[in-house]
Amino acid sequence: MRVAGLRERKKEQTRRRIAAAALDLFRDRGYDNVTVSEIAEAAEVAKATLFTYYPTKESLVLGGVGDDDLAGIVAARPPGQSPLAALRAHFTDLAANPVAPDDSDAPEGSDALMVRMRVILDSPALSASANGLRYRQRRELADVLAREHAPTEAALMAAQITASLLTVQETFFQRLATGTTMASAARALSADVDLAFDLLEHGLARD
Amino acid sequence: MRVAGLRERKKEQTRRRIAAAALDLFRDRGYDNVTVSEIAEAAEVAKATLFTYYPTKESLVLGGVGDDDLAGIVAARPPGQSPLAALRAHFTDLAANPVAPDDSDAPEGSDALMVRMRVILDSPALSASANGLRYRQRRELADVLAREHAPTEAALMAAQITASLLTVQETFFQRLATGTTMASAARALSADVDLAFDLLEHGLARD
DNA sequence: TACGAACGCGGACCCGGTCTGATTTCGTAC
DNA sequence: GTACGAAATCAGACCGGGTCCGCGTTCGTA
Repeated sequence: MRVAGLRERKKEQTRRRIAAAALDLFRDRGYDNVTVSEIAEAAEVAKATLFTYYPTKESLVLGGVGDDDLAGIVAARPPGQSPLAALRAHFTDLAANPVAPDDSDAPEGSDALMVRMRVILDSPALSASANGLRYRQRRELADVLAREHAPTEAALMAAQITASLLTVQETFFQRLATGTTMASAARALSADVDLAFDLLEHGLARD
Repeated sequence: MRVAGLRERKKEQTRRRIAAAALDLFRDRGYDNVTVSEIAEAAEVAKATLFTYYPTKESLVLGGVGDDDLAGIVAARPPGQSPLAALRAHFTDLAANPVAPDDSDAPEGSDALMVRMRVILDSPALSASANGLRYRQRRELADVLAREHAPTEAALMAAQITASLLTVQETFFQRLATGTTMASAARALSADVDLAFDLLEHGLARD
């Protein structure tokens, strides 16, 4: 039968209670001025329990950032299409639709997203490690690209691509965090994606 | 008349003792399996003293990585030269000469450098945070590029450039770590610098 | 209804990093 | 050469993130 399972419902509930408590505290006092123990206390769970739901403090706010499977997209592209074209198509699509990656995780209204962005951008440490999250992604992409390019070239391509996408995402975050409406931020996002891929394809010199 | 100063000689000595102890332990047991207290003990200093010489455990092995002042190079370039050309010139020069940034820090023979590379590449956490070190650099470069480009474009350019340089450096490290001789690694480095800037200038599509 | 598995618990523990206040060691002025 | 101030070092307490462990509790199921 397995409609939902009380057990799993409770887990989901706890997970959200933790995320909500964390976000509240972060918003009010800043990421660095909140301890994990406080979050656990506010969410009414033990610290150890918190860490069974979220592997690190960072993941409480960064959860799901940088989860696109670039390597997969490139590997699965239709024959004849260039890697760059495949990625462009993917992200153009993504930019056209509302923010997908968050549905699995957002307990509150869409302005919870905005709070998260603000928290991230407010803490340099957090921004930097959002950056670091892309590291694995980059390596995977480089591996796939190495199937059709020299290794060093593949590594360079992967680096440029992931760096560009990260920047586009950051720019989008910044717009959201500074209060731009979602609709207009989304429009700007499409333009940014185009710009990013144009630069990637044709180089910085041309203009 | 202040030839060297006993005090400063001792400091330098201590600093090297710490670095050497750390490197030894890292080489033998891996970065993650060595405790800061152990390093301090091996170097015969108090933990607190260690931290007056090196701000973090990471800095013991990453010290001086990513210290090039990209923004400064671009800002100080001769009039009429493009930012990319200025950077290319700088790094072409750098690649032509022996490894400069290490002279201030290398206690042992040049194979200490090799050990460091191996330690870094052996620990994913370290590699990732070497990555993160570039973060500030990127922002600074973006700021100076924004003086002649639209902000988003400047951010994208800076991202691509720093990512490429990081990759070149990583590739160089990898060659050193895998035993390539310094001379031949240096030659490959020059080629990589050229390749990186060619891709940056003309794009990934062209080939 | 009873039992095993999953879940959650508090609390001890580890590690990186900071702080404190006392103690030593050097440079220098007399 | 002695005495004094500054710099370096020290041991150890402390903090926060994160792991581990042994014990209870709660749910699913037979």
